[in-house]
Amino acid sequence: MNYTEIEKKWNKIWEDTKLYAFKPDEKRKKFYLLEMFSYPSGANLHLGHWWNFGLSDSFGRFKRLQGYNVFQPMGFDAFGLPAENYAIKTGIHPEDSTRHNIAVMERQLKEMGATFNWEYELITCNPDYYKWTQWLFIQLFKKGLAYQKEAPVNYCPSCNTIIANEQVVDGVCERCGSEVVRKNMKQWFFKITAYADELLSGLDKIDWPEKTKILQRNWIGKSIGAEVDFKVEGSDEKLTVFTSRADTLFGVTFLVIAPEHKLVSKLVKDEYKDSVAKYVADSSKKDEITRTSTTSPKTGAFTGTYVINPLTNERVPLFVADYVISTYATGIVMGVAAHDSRDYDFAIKYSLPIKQVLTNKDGSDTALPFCEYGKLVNSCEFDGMTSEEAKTKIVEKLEKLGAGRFKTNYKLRDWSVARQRYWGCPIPIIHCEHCGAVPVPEKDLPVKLPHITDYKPDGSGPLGKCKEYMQTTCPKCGRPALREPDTLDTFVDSSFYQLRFPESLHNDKEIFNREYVNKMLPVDCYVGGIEHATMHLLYSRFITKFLRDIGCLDFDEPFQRLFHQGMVLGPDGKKMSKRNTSKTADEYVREYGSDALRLHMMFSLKYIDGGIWNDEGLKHIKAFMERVERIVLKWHKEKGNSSKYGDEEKELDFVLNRTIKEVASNFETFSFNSAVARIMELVNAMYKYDILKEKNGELMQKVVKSLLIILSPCAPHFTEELWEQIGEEYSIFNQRYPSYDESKIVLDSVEIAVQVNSKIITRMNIGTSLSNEEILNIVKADEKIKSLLSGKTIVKEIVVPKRIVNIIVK
RNA sequence: CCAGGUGUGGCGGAAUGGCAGACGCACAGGACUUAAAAUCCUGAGAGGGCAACUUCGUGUGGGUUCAAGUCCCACCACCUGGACCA
Repeated sequence: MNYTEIEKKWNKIWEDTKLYAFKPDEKRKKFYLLEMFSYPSGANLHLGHWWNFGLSDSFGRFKRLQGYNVFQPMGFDAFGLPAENYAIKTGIHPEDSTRHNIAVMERQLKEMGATFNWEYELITCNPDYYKWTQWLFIQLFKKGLAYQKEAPVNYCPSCNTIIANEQVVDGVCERCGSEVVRKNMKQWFFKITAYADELLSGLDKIDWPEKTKILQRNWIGKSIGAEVDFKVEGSDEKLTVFTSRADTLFGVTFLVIAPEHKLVSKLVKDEYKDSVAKYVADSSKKDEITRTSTTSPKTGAFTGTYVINPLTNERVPLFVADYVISTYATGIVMGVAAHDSRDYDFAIKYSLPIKQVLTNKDGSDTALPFCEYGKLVNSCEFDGMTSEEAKTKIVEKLEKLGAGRFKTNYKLRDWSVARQRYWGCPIPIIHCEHCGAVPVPEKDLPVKLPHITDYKPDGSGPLGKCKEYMQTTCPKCGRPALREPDTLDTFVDSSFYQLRFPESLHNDKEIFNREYVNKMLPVDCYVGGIEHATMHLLYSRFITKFLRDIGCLDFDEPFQRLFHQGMVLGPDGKKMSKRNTSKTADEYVREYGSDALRLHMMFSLKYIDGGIWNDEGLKHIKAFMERVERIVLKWHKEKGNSSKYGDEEKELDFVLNRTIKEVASNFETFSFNSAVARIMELVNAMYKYDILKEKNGELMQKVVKSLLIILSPCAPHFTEELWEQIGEEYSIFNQRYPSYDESKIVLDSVEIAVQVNSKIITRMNIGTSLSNEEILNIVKADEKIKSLLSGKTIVKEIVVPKRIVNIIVK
């Protein structure tokens, strides 16, 4: 069989007959399978793409065989910095390079022969798509969830743009590697924090890897605690701290305020002004150069101010220190040197008192600093309480005094969505001197991205220089006004694409039809890398919940089930790149065929873990395919009508039924390597059976057909061709995954291990229908066992049917 | 530093707490062949023994259990995130 030729042949036939076209009105149960949006990078399809798309296509084919109406759309996340950076370098307009790259990737993906529903293709830089991105922005704006605020942002001086926290890696820009600096700018934000609690609790009802859920939980960072107000001595001002350890309130010996905190200048006493100012300046510089690390020594400066502990009325000093950050909670912290290691370090450095208010739960002494929960001491009426009790009781007392309250904080910050770049979705806002920020009326959407040629970034957004774009009139008052020059983070584009997909071509009236989106969503199986755990996957969940709240849809979570593929690595254990890859995917396809490439990937590595790419097995997987071809064609040639059913047939039937069962369950958990292994076993059993001996009848026909069907998701062209060659009707992908007969998998007898005192003594064939008691009787009758039992007392007898018998004697 | 993950033959990798190493590769042997390749079949964790057999074996050390690769605790190595979140 010439693999290259049959692949061409079937790709064409499949396309001509629209075999995989999605028919929405069918009665079959839908299965929405989605591979994470890809960015049109322009490079040739590499092995990583095959790994991602090829194997999830196999999964889709499997679900299709199971009778599902599989919806597996494809599209491109086409806006974004790389195209723009490329344009700045080469002068090729982002629009042109993006269109070109999409065309290249489309062609190659189609050559894979995958079952993607291209007829629903989405491209985020098309106005008929970003119209809805803008519409979404306006809905968020109307609900107060899209807002502007002056905020310290991560600014990349090389890309000349603000970047999200998530895109800062080790203090440098994820894309270009330049040092990121902190800068205050007026920014657009989405209020994702409004959904913090629900984003947290929603995790319990989705079938995602625990690992990913933990990442999201930590990122959201819910902390239940309290706020406590400290009066400033000699002033009406009070300082509010957030603490999760109200039980240590009696141990407070100082207060710390973040250097960037608004109140700092107001709080510093004259004689300390210079030293504090110097400290603040130093630490802001430090922020720009290196990120603070947990191991760096604590530094700070005294403000000269004292504050009053509301419970003890003690007077404690107020320090400025950069181990406290201004953006979390209140930006002010109470220093409990005895029970917090950071406060302890700080107290030691500045010779501050250390006051112990907790002991071990048994009342014994503790080491300093003791940061766990314990029992209260030196805390007046709270002495003797456990930390857990005191955390409630102390805050209740503070509430009575009007000096504190229960409070929950989150690490999650609002999502910064504005980018000072050209190649993105324009923000549909008009700034009017009289009316402020006014959303573009929905009937005027989309606000089209103008085709400009000067898109070099200068920090203010290239669109700002385009007068025709910027100058407009206020929709409210009609006076001249300016458009918002920033564009949206591309994660906004991809936060709802999975919702838009089912109607991408058919609905220009609304973002999607409520009834239809409820029917097609959530995505049943979402496949993609774990690197998006705290970005795309969190943003999509937020946007889905928001759309639910404004009545656009009725479910809570966009992705019911999630799988992460591992990464295919180069021989050096690093990410695949041109440097460490000896051959391209195309070359392998030419040499071995796409089915062999796909099958090899499935078999040689675990999909969930990935690993180092090794092409050695390719020729062996090809040999396996030829082995399949030989036995199938041999059977076809010698086809007979024997209905013999003896022991040999029974054994073959056993393997067949077991294979059908196991392969299905392996597919379900993305254990493709095991699925292929089981299929190999079936082929081995077919060879062992030796079809030439006048035994070539009904059973073999069933075996051959089943084999081809269960192999078809892994080697689609190859099996379709063999299906045709044995005279079956087109197409194998319209067949049903074979059903299995559980009774065929149950053997009459099975070898079990017999242990005495947990040590294997012998193995025996035992009937599977026998009761535990009968099994024990047979086992005890065995000579070896009998001799070991004689003269001993049986303490315990364990029988695990079909596996093991263990007799414990004394 | 913190959190999470991973650790099984020469290699990729299998094992709902129940006979560790399925399946495949590499390896050895046999059949076929003048021969080789391909193909088909057989063997194989390591050590010891002519052999029946036996000892040791899932990163290390403990623990729970009749029984642990699997569960618990501590440690080591590697990978991935997060960085003082009060």
